[in-house]
Amino acid sequence: MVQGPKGTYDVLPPDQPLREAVITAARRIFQAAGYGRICTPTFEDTSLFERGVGLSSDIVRKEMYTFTDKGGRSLTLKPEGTAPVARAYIQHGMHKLPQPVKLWYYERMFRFERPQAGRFREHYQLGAEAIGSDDPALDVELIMMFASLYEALGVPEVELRLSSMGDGNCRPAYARKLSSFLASVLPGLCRDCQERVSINPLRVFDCKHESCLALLKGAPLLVDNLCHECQLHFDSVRRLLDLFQTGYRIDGTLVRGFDYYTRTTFEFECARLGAQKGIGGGGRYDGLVAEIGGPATPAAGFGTGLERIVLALKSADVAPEAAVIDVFIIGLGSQAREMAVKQLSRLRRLDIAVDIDYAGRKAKGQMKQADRLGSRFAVIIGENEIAAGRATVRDMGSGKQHAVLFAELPAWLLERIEARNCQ
RNA sequence: GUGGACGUAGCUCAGCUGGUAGAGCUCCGGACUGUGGAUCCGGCGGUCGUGGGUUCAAAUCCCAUCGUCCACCCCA
Repeated sequence: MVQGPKGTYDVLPPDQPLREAVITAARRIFQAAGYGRICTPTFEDTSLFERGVGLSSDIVRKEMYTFTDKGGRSLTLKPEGTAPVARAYIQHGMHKLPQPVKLWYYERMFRFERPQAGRFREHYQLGAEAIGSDDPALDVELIMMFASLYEALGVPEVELRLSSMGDGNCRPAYARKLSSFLASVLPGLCRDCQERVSINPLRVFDCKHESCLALLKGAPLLVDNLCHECQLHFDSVRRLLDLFQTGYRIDGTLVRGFDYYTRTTFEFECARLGAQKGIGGGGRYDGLVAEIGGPATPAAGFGTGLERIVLALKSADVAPEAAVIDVFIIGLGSQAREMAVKQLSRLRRLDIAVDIDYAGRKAKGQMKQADRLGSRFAVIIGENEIAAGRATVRDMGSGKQHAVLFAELPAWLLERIEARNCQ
């Protein structure tokens, strides 16, 4: 049979409550911080990512879902969320709005990678971007927003790593310093690292080989080689972060994957997650807007993976209650069934969650279905009820039954359902 | 792209060194002719991922392919 494409997955009804809890909490936190939601297209002009994310990044080099449409355009399913938001900012003249412009999103991302735990070819990211300010307090606002999201949800064992990538002023000088150091130890590095040296030297810090780690102990770090302005900015971020009770670790070996990052970078990890333990990351990207054709505009942002949050929550047994139904209507006999269907629609109009049997079950089977669905009441309508003009309403919790006039049924149920909802 | 493990009923799995498939759960029904959550009984349900090969005979052995999982690269 035909299966879903490799690296994709279906979200079935039982999976929804947890995901919705994450999305709802994120929406609440973003809105409370003054971020407005933005949706950008599923695909963008390929050049947006080539220029924005950078040709040297793995994403652009080998992970993009790129295709040519019937008009001959090269388009790409978006592999990340920041470049599209920056594009929209420019396209809609948002630089004329009061700055910074604060936006959040919840979107699907696509990357052609080998799937593994916490990694998919299509995944969902929640993200926020604040464009138009270089205030270090903005970096901290973003960090704290996500820290409080993880905390509100109960994500276990979250750790924050913080670093600075410097800017166009200090990074080139540092790159030269690092390169000459790496040249001096080159023969001792693993093959992967030797390759990194030529493509993206900073990446050597990601290596897990003991021998490389030992050699790199003596390597110069970017955080120790910031220019005056970047140092002041970084110090300010740290001071502000210290105002909150959030722990963090300065990690000069933290390197983020996109070329557009400048100054502050950070990453949240969850120790429960195995190899793909990064649950979210972000930072400042003061050069991106200009890079893709807008005015010089400082900005900072963050993205976090829905699947990884969900995995972390599951590891901590966080499980919101499944959706239940208020009322299940049991119709017995063809004549009574017409009345049952009529009551069904009356109750639904009042926003009562109500369902009925469509599988031809016997009375016992329908009762069982009412129980399975978690309904609070079963409304039984048979020949006896039609004759008496009253439905038999069974409280599924206590097992007590009441005879209720059909005319009074909606009000009778509504009163009791609302009373319980308020508890 | 590289390396390793694994694909048997909707789900979780059993099936020894080849002799043409089982259990538990779920679902439907009965015991209880119109009443759930307990028990017992019965029933539905399988191209043994797919395609080749070896063999008298393949779920079982071999190859390929697809997929899943784990790790690397890298990333959410």
